[in-house]
Amino acid sequence: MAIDKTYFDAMEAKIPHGKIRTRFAPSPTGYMHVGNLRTALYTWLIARNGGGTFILRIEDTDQGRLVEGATDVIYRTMAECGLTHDEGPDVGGPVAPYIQSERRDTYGKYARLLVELGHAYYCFCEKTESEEDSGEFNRAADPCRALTLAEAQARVDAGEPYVIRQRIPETGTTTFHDAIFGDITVENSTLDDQVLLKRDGLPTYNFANVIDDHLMGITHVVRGSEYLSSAPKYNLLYQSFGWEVPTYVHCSPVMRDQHNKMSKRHGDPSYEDLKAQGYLTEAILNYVALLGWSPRGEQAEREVFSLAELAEVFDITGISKSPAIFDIEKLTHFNALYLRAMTPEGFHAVAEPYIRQAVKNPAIDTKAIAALLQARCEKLTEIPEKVDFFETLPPYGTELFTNKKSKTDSEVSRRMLESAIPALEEAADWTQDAIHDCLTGLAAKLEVKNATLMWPVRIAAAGRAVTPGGAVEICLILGRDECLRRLTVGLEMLKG
RNA sequence: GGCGCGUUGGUCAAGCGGCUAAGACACCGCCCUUUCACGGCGGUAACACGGGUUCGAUUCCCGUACGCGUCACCA
Repeated sequence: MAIDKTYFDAMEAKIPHGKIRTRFAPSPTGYMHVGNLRTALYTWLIARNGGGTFILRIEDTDQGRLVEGATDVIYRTMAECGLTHDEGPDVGGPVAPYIQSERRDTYGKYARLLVELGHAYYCFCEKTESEEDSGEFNRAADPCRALTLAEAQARVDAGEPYVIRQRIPETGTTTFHDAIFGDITVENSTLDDQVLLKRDGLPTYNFANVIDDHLMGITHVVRGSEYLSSAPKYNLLYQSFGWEVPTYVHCSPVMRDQHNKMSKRHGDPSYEDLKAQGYLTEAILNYVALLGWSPRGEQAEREVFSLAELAEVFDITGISKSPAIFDIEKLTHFNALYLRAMTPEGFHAVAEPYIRQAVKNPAIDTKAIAALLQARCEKLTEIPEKVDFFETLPPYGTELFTNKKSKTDSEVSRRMLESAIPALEEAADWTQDAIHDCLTGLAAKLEVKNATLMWPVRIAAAGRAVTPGGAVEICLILGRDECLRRLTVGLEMLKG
């Protein structure tokens, strides 16, 4: 069987050259965990930083693990994060298709080309379980390795099932270069003749990756450091074909703790989970970027970066070699930073649905509540519990009226409320200033410090020791009638 | 177990032969203040260990320990 050289020439002719080309190549298993997101981010940043092209490729060679709707999660997450791709299954491109299951024929052709070249061979063995468990491989023990091409071809033609294995040199060493880890050398004798083409005719990840990365003109291969061990075999593959080896960028994993990677199994949050927990996309991206990468030199102390700013300053040399533990508290800090940096209108827009979860009363001004909340909340999901007292006065005990710093106790509070209620009834307006002047004026008249008056008013108005905003703001939002009603309730309790 | 990689405070990290070893989160204290926050100021806390190389090692080399990865017809 002669090699159809025109096919390979045609494939080569389509490969774009000259610019940086990177690819994010997820398996559609239905879960975009933080480590995945970070890999996508770094890959995107390398492309954008170099004015290059970013490609999305779907790796679905394992038919058994496909999850329905998983590709949609990927598309949605990438789009929400602003990690736009220039080529991919949905937008096409010069080296389509971008879904591996649609490239099946290509892998087969290249695998057989490699056989012709002598760097791979047909293998008809069925491994027993004990062989697999032993972890020991012995090239000499595989009779297929010694078969002549003609012998093997005859068995293939006879319909015997087979896989195609890579023929690793028995001796010597292989050295590859990684942009983060530097040069790594291994003995070829420690490498096994890995399967390239599976019995079902589909390629293994290891093979499909090399073929696609080459055929798609990928210049920077970004992936997790778990592939560091197989990188020598990839190198050998590139060499066997006579192809240029791309720049490898192996990233260390994102950990949940000292011993475990972030994973669905441990219930670690995916991007969507974090969104549902009240985190902003911008904050997530900013934090994730810093998990394993940091700016060097001049910018070393800087932590806050928009996606566009990251694209500007991102540099492979800033990527860390060691694993990073995901710290939800630091993410929360970033989220608070982003929340506070929003315009009041912007914050109100994202906060309103959460406020409305607890406050149904249409008479209550959510903008005023949002204004109080903006500096006091770290996650959107904590909003409802902070503001529910605006809806209904929660039950509370009179001990809340006692506060040392404000010099209040039940007796003092009773007197304060007795004075405050008529004063507020008579206030000229129900505005921030009017209420403020009314109460501070009253405090002066009673010859007590502001806090002594404000404390009981706030407690009676809210029924809570801790509230967003002070007495004046809360009274204002409640409205005069509801405010006076609550102060009266408080006064009755103190009298009781 | 073989092979590979890694190791600066609790966490993320800067450092790339000479520094009082940055900064951030968290934590603690003070100030501000109408509670809680925000903000401001300050504090506790680190170079895994042992050998070299060097006038001098966090930084370079070699071991040890610990950790991680990999050794699938999974990716």
